[in-house]
Amino acid sequence: MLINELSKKTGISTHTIRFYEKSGLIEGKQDETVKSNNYFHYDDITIEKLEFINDAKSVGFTIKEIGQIINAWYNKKYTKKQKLEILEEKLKSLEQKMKEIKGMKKQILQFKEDVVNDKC
Amino acid sequence: MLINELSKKTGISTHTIRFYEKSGLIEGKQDETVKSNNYFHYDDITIEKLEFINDAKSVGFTIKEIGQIINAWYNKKYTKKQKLEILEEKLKSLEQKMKEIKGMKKQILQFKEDVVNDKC
DNA sequence: AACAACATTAGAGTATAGTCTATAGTTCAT
DNA sequence: ATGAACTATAGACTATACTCTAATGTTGTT
Repeated sequence: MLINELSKKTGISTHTIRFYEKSGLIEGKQDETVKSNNYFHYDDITIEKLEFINDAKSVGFTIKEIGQIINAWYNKKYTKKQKLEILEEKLKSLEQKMKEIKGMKKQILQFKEDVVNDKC
Repeated sequence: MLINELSKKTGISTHTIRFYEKSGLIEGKQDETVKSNNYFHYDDITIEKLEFINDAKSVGFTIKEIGQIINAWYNKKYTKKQKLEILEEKLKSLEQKMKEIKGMKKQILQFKEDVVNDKC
């Protein structure tokens, strides 16, 4: 599919898709047999990747980190060991985020209690 | 204490402290009786606030959101009801973040399994 | 008095992650 | 064959959250 269809299927603007492509998160292919244009073609895996990018952004991963994860999965440029290292590292960072959120929850619950008890 | 001491006690640069002050997260007081300078003085609550800001940034809250939380606690410009609404809203957003992180964990665990089983 | 080390303000610069504009060429339905 | 709708590239612009520089004034020690 071309970029417009990809955009419609994912809800991500063509501008942003191109930005992600420049950033190395996704990759379209140009049809070598067609010489009249240099349009990029995208497959269904790219839809998966874009959906993953949205999820990963939500949890606070940067574009760089998301690139690492995507390439640890969809790419052949890492060894099996390297891939597992990257994914393990990201899992650890998720555990860390989890802890921080739990701590923050406690703090805000304490704030709430203070407000209820007119302690502030 | 003056800004330099505050900076040393929190590990946050004076520049960033001033940026937070401009953003409405903290507030120093100028000593009216001293006319020779306009130095700002900070209390221990400000240290608490700055530590909270660091925690809140880690979980992905924006400066604006952090300002809301801080003012829902330390400030008198909201009613009790408004304060509780703000804090409740932030708790909900933390629950949401938690869900997203759990989902991401599952996805990455799946990636890991795929790598282990040579499915990519 | 001189000097380092502090204080203030205003504003410029940086990184991240988009978002938009301009230009130019291509495809497709009528 | 013409116009709407698409495509690519380069680069300008925006928002957020800092981070730094410059200019200027103050405090405290020697």
